[in-house]
Formats: sequence, C-alpha cells, structure tokens
Amino acid sequence: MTTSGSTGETMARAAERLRSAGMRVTVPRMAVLMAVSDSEGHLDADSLRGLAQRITGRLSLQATYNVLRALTDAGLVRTTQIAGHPARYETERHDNHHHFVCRACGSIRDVECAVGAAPCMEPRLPADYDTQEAAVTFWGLCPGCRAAAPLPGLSPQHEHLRRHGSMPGSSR
Amino acid sequence: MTTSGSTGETMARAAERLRSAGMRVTVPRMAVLMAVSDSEGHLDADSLRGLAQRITGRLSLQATYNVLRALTDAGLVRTTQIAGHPARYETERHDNHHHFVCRACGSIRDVECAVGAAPCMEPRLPADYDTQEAAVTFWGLCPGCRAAAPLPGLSPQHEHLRRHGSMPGSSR
DNA sequence: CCACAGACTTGACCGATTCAAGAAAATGCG
DNA sequence: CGCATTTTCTTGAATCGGTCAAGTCTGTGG
Repeated sequence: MTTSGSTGETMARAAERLRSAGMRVTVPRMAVLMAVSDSEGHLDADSLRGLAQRITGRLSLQATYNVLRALTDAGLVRTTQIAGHPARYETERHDNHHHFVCRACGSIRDVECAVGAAPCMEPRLPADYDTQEAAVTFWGLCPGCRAAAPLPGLSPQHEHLRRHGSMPGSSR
Repeated sequence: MTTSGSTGETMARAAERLRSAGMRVTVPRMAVLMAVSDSEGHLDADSLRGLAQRITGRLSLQATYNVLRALTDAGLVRTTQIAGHPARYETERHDNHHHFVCRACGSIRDVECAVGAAPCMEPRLPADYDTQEAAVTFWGLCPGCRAAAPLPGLSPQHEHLRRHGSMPGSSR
C-alpha cells in the first residue's frame, strides 16, 4: 500500500510535506519523497529513481538529482556520502545518527549516537574553530559477512571492495 | 634540502622504508613517498604528483595513483576520503586521528582522538557486528573563514562549497 | 484561464579514478 | 656483469557519479 499500488494516502502526505516545506508540489517530487520514505534508507540516486518510476512512470536521472537536492535543502531528506560509494539518501530525522558500513558487502546500517545527541562532538581544537557537526562512520563486517569470512576480519569479497575504494584502512 | 635540491638523505631513507616494507625501490615511489612525508599531509594525488615531479622530472598521474595505492597497501601511507573532495594522502602514523574540514575553504586539519585511542568506537550495535574502525569527520569553519563570515556559520564561499558536495548538512 | 517562475527532459560535459596494452626498469641468478 | 623474469611506468581510452545548459512543460497566483 505504500510501495507501488494505490499510493493515494502516501501521495497526499507527501504533497503535504512538500507544501509545508514551501516547495512546489510535483509528481516527481512526491514520487521521490515517497521512495525515500518507503525504503529503509541508504539508497542511491539511481535506485531511488527506479522506485520513483514505479509511481511516475518516467523520471530522468537528472530530475532525480534535482529533486534530491531540493529535498535535502528543504530539510526533508538527509544526504550521506561514504567513501567509495555513491551518495545515499534517507529521511531526515534530525537525530544525527551515524553509520556502520560493511567492508565486505557494502551494506549500511544506522547507528544511534552512543551518548546524547552528539558524541565525539568535542574535538581537541583551538577555541576559534567553529565545529558545527561530527560525522562518524564505523567500518567493519556485518554479521552475515563475518560468518562467511574465512579469517575473522578478512572476507573473500574484501579485496574486491577495497579496490572500489572503501576507505579507510585497506588492511591487506 | 628535503624538497627539491640535493635530496640524497631523504631519498636514501625513502628507499629504506620501501625496502623494509618489502616493496621494489623505484624513483617514482621514492619521490611520492618523499612528497607525502614532506607535505603537511592532506594533499590529493595530483598535488603530490606535482611535488614528486620536482624530483623525478616526469611522472604520470596514473603512476602516482599506482604508487599511492601500493604505499597505502603497504601501510606507509594513509588514505582519507572526504565527501566532495578528492582523496587525500598522509603519512601513516597509526594513531587513527580524525579530521576537521572547513566548509568554507575546504581546508583540513588533523584532530587527535579526544579519548584514548578510539573515541566513538563503541557503537550501539548487536554483538555480532565486527567493528574494526571508526572514522570521524568534523565539519565547521576554520578560524580564518569564521572571521571572514558575515553571519556566524554562513560564509560567502559556503554556497560555492556546498554545490561541490561537501557533506553533510548543506544548511542553506 | 493566462502568464511566468520554477521544474522536467535531453544531451553534452567534467573531475576523479581505473582499465588495458605496451615499453622500461628492478631484482634474481648464473 | 648481463640476461631473463616480473613488476612498474607511460599513454590513452573508458567508467562512474554527478553537474551544466538549453529548451519544453507545468504549478500556482492573479
């Protein structure tokens, strides 16, 4: 009901969200916003385009990028860039959570802040630095890949991933 | 003495470092290794190529990338990728320090771990996740840009930078 | 229902990085 | 020392994620 079929309900809600963010309401925007909301997050522009097309029928990749930027600027969507991966988009929840990235399969998982609203937000820096935000990325192996790994910490797909630039620490 | 002229001393040391890392000793490798060591770090491949060329005279960009990867794999160089910036390279010091990135000018500054060797290294994750590393990036304004900013937190160059993809938080 | 700003489509373009093929150079060995 | 083997470097093309630009289409306000 929320994915492809009668999306009436969600359409209306998406329209409302756009409107109250002061944005024009268009089919592509509703579709992308719904795609981001429906997905578990962490999808890239092209995947979201695919989902959105199930609603709009046709949607250019460029439009997808435009919409995603507009939604990000409006504070409805959060953009996350992870080294070696295309940008991912998720619903902005204003909780400044972080991400765990599996070095083997590339999957991403949300990680809540360990302490309060901003862990690690106290860098050892001179007072005249204006620190606005801290982004934390955890690297490791997800349960599935960990089980499949011959040696703990070194999976078969690891080498492949490394070559795709998953920073940091290539550890070969 | 360490930059362009008689680089004998450093050349020899670079050769030694390569050798003890089990790598073949070549002029391009020594040159790039010296370039990384001499710089304050945080230079991208093309800049390092420029520095290295002052020693080798000629060095392809492709070779620079090859060398940097080899050095990274060998644990002599640390690669850092920051959203919206090309990859930066610095001498591997095995201290897992983090980075502060200025949203206005894009400059990068090292930040020591606030607590022990691995702050934020305790993600709220199920026990079957194998967390190997935590990368923390602080975003904000460096002293210079902060002073130049008309409104605190929003510099004149900010918009420009945002459009170049400096994640996270576009805050327009 | 019209006009106009803002949004979509298409297609060229770009920066960072990698792939591929051949030439050059480094180490091992006789 | 001189060659063979293997790795590395050079050159040039290609890929990938993403942006720019020009023209057409469509919300929205009047």
